Amino acid sequence: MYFYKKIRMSGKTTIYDIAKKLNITAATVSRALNNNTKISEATRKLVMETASQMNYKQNKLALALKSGKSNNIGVIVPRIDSNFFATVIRGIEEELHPHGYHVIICQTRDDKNLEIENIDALLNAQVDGILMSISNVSNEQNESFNRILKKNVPLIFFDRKANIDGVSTVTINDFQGAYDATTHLIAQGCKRIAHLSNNRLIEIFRDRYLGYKQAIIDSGLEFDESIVIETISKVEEGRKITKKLLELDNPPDAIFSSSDFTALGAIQEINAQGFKIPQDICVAGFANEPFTKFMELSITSVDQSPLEMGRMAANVFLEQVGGNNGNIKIEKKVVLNPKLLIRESSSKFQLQKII
Amino acid sequence: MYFYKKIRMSGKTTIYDIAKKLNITAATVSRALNNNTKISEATRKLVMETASQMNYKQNKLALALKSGKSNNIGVIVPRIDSNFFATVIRGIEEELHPHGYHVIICQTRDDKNLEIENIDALLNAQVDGILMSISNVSNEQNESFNRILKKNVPLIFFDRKANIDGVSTVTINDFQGAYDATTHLIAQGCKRIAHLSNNRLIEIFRDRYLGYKQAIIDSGLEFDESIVIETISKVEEGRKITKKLLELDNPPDAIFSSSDFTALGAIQEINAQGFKIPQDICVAGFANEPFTKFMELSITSVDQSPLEMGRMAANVFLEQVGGNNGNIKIEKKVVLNPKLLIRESSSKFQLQKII
DNA sequence: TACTTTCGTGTAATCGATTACATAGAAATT
DNA sequence: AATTTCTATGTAATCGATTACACGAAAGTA
Repeated sequence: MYFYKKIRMSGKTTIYDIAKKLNITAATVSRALNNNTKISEATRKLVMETASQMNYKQNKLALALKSGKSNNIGVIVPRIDSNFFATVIRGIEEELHPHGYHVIICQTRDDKNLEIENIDALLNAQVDGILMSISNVSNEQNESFNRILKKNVPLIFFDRKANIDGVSTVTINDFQGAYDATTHLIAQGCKRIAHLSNNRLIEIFRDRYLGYKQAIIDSGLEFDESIVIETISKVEEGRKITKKLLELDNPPDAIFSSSDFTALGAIQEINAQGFKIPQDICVAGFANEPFTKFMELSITSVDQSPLEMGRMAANVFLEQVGGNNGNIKIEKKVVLNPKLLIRESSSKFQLQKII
Repeated sequence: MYFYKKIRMSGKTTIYDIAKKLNITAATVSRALNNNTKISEATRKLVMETASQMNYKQNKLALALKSGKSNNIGVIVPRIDSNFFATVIRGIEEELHPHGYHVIICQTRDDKNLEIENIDALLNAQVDGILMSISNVSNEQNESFNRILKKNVPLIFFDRKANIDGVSTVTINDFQGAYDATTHLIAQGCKRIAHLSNNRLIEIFRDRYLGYKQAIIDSGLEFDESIVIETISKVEEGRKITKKLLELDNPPDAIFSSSDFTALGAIQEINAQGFKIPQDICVAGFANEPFTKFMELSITSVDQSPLEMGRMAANVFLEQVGGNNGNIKIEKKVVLNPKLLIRESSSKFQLQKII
């Protein structure tokens, strides 16, 4: 008795309630609500009106179970409180919202186990697709990826990808971005360009390193592996490493960093040691973090179009489910072009003009 | 035939499949898997083993429909690509993940209709709770909020709240934060402090304004409404307004901004006009955006503990569903203390010491 | 031995929708 | 008038789980 009251009070009206009230069956109600098969105009109207009177709302969970489509997609990122990933997610959400999809977010915090756990949880929740940026590279996840594919759930990698057959990817051309940035530094007259790298088992960092290297080689400068240093994306780390670089007998006259944060650290240390930027040393970063353009000495960086990346990833997903005739696998590789944003930290010539 | 094959190939094993294989019923399988009622140790083991052999994964959708618990919660924010909201969401996700909840994110882009649409969509998706920061203040949404409450779905506001009976909120003490910042500026010797405000129909901005005002009054300084200017949170707007302020016959010697972005604009304009910060003019912002500490001239700001806010909001939700005996409504009002972070843009004394 | 518990499983309803198939009555055709 | 076709609706299965209730067999008690 109490239970009944509670149910009614929580305001759940089902098609059965409507059916009972109108002395028809739930099937008819369902059909009327869906403008589906031929239903007499009279009952359709009646059902529609009664439904809105009774404040009926379709239970998407029931629909999802029946149809096998949850209308949820999962997005897995290392962390959400990073400008880059947050913006990608914004792009995904904005693109998918009009199609009725909801975005479930998961963070891995670069933890391999959490990544696997999240994938499993999303699959159990019957998501219609998974869009992710991988955390690490190991073979343990491959099993998870295969589990996704075996279930015919579209899987799309963005930014940090694993190379797996049948999986679409949306990335930027990191090689080109690094190549452009390094070439720009060379054009400024820099002859000894150090590189603050990052874990090169991750493809994006390896590509940035390779782009940097190729630009040096193509320009005829000497490539010196000893001023390529692998670190993590923290301001403090950038400072520490730059300190060491400046202590060398033959210190660099430019720094190309694979992260804006280490670039900022470099700038802080260079300033602290009394060198002038960009006159003595030029600096360029990567990612176009918001702060790079806000600094009094704005920082040259490579824009990754995260919004565009999110939108593209969402579109690739939509294509995949749209033309889905069962077994047709669409494997799409989208590569966005990075944009080099030349700012004060590397603009010797413009600065001279201004002066 | 083909259909059957497809189903099998997509790897969905149900408890019925396990039951068939073992010549028992699905009920027994379900009980065995849940360690529920008394099941013979033999069959339990057998079921468990067969389940893992057949790669069985519980369909959470079916469970959700049956139990009425989707294990999804909805988070609605104006935008996700803002450091503040992204960090709050991180806090929510990290707190809820261990409890098996998934976070669905929705953006309103400050659009009232989108807010209503998102609420309805989340309710239809049968979320177990809604955590949100409201976009605007109008009475149209109140209907939506009531719809949530009528369904007994926990609703929790964070940061930007509406004042509704029975709804828990997690906010910071914006009044105090503004009061502290203003008091600090006064302690630096500033006598004429302008305030860059924002839409004061939104409570947080009204409170910041009131805190600022109270600090001025309490200190015995003259409160001048004409140097309180309402604007939007953009660097460019901050610049424009500051330009006008500096053109006054009686320009301010400090600016307290309700946003770090307008504070940055103010700093840019002050620098452009050749004034010195903090010697001539002190500046303080609000929100502790990452860039405020990265600037060469770091910006004094008020930290809002977004991570903590997200965690608290999640915990309030958990409490609400935890002790949920049906009709017991817990209305909790959590107010976090803001932290004033004094940095270079307002540190006259420390700077003098350094010099 | 006869009767009562207890234990392990099976039966079937339920959550809230959709939909293939069946069917009654009206309309159209011959 | 008899037959066929349409139309609108009902019946019942289904999606994949959980669970109240029923029941036979084994175990315990007198």
